[in-house]
Amino acid sequence: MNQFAEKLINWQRQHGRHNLPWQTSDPYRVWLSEIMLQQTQVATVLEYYPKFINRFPDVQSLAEAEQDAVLQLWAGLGYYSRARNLHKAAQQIVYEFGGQFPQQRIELERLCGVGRSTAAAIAAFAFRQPETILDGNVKRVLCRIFALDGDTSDKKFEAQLWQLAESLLPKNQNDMPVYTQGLMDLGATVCKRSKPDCTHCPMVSDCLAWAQNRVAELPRKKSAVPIKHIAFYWLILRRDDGAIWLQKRPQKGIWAGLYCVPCLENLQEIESFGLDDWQEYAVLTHRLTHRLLEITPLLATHFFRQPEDLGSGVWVQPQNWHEYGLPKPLAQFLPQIVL
DNA sequence: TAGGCGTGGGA
DNA sequence: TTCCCAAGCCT
Repeated sequence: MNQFAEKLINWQRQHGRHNLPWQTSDPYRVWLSEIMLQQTQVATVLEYYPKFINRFPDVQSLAEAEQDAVLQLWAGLGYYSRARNLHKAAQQIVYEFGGQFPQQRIELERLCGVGRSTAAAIAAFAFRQPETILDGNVKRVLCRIFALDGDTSDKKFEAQLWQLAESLLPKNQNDMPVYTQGLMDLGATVCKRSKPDCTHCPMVSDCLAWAQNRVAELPRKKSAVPIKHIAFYWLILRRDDGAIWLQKRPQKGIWAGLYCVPCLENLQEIESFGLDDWQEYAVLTHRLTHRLLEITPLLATHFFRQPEDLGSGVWVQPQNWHEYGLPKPLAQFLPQIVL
């Protein structure tokens, strides 16, 4: 067996993580965890994963669910296309694959929201297939050990990393789960982006970045993308009984599929709601990865035209807000305007 | 193919 | 405060 895999496997057994709730060979649980963990930290996922498993314990129950029920459990976790694709993929498994997860990576990639790395993780953890993952952790580990200074967002360089990662796989397929977990654990707990703990790294004697004193500069940073500012209004319509008017957002764009108050790009649009008065709140900012939302909440309590006439939506009482998947900043703001 | 897509945490 | 980015994928 190659030395890299052997060292990593031994290190994982002694020093890796072994108590994460998704460490199982059940493909459903592995799949769900991999989707939740995309661009999301373990500590955050630990808050959502048990609730999701409790409500949808298997792929059948998820396939039969309403999209709103799935998004409700996902609300606050971000990247909501993951939830919509998760729901679609559950239906693919039940109705196209006869309720059984495919075992080959290439087949798993047919599932909505499952790319090569996620497919490889499922194939490795659940079916011991000799497939490598290549997530942010693995890219960082490889760039350091082999002192590679390419741009990890560059497709050609990424292709080289895939090839390198494949060449490092253990020969014994039974080692695939512990090896794959070791890759993730090493990147997450030792070979971290900042303040890597090289003195406790099982690979330090092989690490070219360490030998060249270049650990801090690898992997190379990609050029920063300028952040766009987006300004809009939230029109909060509150009925005399305290209910708020919520609309399901379109299936594309920010907060797709979630429930939200009407968003207006300018104050002229407010005329269509037939308002004669409203209260304006201070601008609240909400930062996304590549956008800065500048939201001005408007509260209206007297309106002579019913919003039902302007589009579909639902009146929701404050005690029932939690039953709807709301964007995080809205869920945080709404309590301020409770009667 | 490069930009779109959330939220939270660390420095 | 401000910036970067974390178990990526889709179009």
